[in-house]
Amino acid sequence: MGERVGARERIRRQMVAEIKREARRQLAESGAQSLSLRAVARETGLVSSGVYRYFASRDELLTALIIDAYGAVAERVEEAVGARAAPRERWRAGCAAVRAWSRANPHEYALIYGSPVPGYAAPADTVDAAARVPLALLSVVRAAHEAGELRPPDVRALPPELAAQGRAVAELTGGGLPEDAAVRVGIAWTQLFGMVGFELFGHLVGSFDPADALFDHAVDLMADLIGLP
Amino acid sequence: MGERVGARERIRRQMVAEIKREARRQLAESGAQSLSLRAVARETGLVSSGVYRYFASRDELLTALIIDAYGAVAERVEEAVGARAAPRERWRAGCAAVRAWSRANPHEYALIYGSPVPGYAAPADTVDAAARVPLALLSVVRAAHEAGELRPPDVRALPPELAAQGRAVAELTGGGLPEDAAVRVGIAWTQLFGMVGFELFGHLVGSFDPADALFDHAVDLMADLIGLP
DNA sequence: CCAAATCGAGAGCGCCGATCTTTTTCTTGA
DNA sequence: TCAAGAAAAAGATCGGCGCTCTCGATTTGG
Repeated sequence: MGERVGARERIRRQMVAEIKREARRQLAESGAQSLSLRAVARETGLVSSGVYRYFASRDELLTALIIDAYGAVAERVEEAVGARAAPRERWRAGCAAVRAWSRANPHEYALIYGSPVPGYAAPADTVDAAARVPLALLSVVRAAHEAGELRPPDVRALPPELAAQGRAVAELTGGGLPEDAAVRVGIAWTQLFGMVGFELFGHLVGSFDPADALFDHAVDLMADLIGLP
Repeated sequence: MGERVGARERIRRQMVAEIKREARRQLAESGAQSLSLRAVARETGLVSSGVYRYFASRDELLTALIIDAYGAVAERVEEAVGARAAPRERWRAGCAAVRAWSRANPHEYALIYGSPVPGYAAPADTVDAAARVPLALLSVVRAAHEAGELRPPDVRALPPELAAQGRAVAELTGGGLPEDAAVRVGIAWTQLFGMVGFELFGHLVGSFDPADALFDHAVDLMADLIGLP
């Protein structure tokens, strides 16, 4: 499918890209709160109503930025996790990638992991993009499991409902992962983002600030919890 | 210090309370985004500029709501944790109180644990209020430790920096708590809020939704991690 | 009792998101 | 080639927002 595009369509895509670029710039500078279509229009040489030819509303523009942000962090994590290395090293690299991207792009982090901005919409497009990070983490654990190297500590029995959810999550990775491991990855996943969010939003200021040491330690404890070698 | 207050001061405090009440109502209804001073003014029978006699800016009003929200969740957690019960039961109750309050007041949760709203200020007033929840959790672990019942699993050595931070945190509870335990509480704390935040903001929709089972399991795993009996 | 402080009210500023109409520009098929 | 039609740009306009300033009315405390 060569996707024939005329000159007009090409210009249109450029315009969309330029609007998003400028919006991303303003986002990085002062957050989603103060991102205004009018300012974007001014900066891109459009009249204020012109932006609406490309994005039906401010929320739609923000949604586009959200999807891009999910993609950006996922890309970093997938790259970090893809290295040929021991499972625990890959796990550490994935977690470190999350933190590094978040610290480098705090406003984009806030956009996707902070409070949902409008009444929150979460269109289906964002779901797939959002799933890539946890899937990358799961893939590390799955590889360790397939190599027969997964050694979870004393296992707690799962209630049936949680076991079912764990099984469903495990199947997202292609199957083969024990339910319990999937559940523990879920817990480590929430721990990771809870910690990164707390760091970014200043909740660690009186206690674990700077958070470098806490982060590394937590990542290792979670790897222990999962049973990564 | 009897705090003599004249009639005028009394009326003023009533006015402040009424403004906050209406603001809280709007917050609960549609989030911090769409909380407007003008709407609050309309609803309280004031002219729009009148609110500024009581709050210098929208941010100042939001800050007042933030402090109140921290206080509200802390109250619930302290009450839950204060029960005369086994350490693990107290731990569970504290965590459950966090989740229950958060689900009952999602917009207030977003206000204090979501993306910082303005450029974020975090005035000193909020810090003390924010510390009460982690302190309540720490107190449970400290009680278990003092009863000689804390049995942490295989301990990982702490790097010096993290040990120092853990010691400082432990001292906030009055001392006596091992550094390692304080650090683990910190990790469990971030896990707890990461999980609750993910649940509220829809990040668990495709996987661990509903989150009840995951929550209970995670709370117990974190209690294990800390070594609570 | 009166000066000072406080208050409610109102007008106004500049910004915002969004909609509508009009004009210009570009594309394309007869 | 050129006119019809689609797309883009421009401009005016609407209601709402945060915030500031001024001006009488009211209350307070010395």
